[in-house]
Amino acid sequence: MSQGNTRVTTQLMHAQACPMREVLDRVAGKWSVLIIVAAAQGPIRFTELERSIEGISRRMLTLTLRNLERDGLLIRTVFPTVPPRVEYELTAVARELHASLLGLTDWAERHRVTVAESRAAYDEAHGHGPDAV
Amino acid sequence: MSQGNTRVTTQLMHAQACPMREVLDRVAGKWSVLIIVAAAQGPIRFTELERSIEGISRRMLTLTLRNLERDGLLIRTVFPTVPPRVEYELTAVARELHASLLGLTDWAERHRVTVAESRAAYDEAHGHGPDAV
DNA sequence: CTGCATCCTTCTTGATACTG
DNA sequence: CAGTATCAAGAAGGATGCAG
Repeated sequence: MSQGNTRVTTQLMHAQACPMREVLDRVAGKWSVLIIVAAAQGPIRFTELERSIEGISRRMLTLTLRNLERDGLLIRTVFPTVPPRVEYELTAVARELHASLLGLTDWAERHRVTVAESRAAYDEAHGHGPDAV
Repeated sequence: MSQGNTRVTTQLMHAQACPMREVLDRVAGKWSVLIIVAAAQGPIRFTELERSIEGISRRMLTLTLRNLERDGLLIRTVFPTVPPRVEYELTAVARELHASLLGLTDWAERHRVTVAESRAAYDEAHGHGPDAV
């Protein structure tokens, strides 16, 4: 039977899938990764983040920032000036994460067109509008 | 670093953030990435996926599979046997993605403990719960 | 400037049951 | 086995207003 290696590959799967869940659970929302990318060039202020990340609401920025800080990915520094000034900076761990993320942006740039065409072809083959039926 | 380079870093940010959005939009849900990992070792059947991915519902498996196929990340092969047999296989593009993903699982394994401790420390510093004690 | 609290809407997901 | 359809629940996210 060809099922002999099923058990082996299943274990391989879990070995990769479980740490992957960790990453996903931690960086799940739409914003976490974007914030990490935005903060990768150096310390950045709250308002700068708000402007950099198109479409984020103040609420989500705050929440996501807190989560990242809590996970030890971001360092929050408050300057006791007036008006208040707060800077966010990636930790060493987060910078490593960012380095890995670079591989993904790389992939995206290489295949952006490919994927878009695939999507179009698929829609073509299955009828332009799913709602046209 | 004065404010003079703010414009430059902002552009760097967008250069990375936008392709990143592509990735995120495509692989957003909890399941897409897990499926890619599960299919990385070779063609895999519907039911095998269902068993491999702890907690996924049949519905979400189907939906996510369709999206991945639509994006040209998965190839769906139907064997006209009875009972039906369908296999899913990663495309070349998806295998490249999986390679990049490996960098993330790597990061997760290296820092799993670090992050967990950070989380605990944070909770400690901010009181276990707003109303807990 | 930075950030929290509240309310409300939308999207995602899960449970379940049925079909080829 | 592989998939579809429907319904309901919950989480994620957005808008707004107020505060240190």
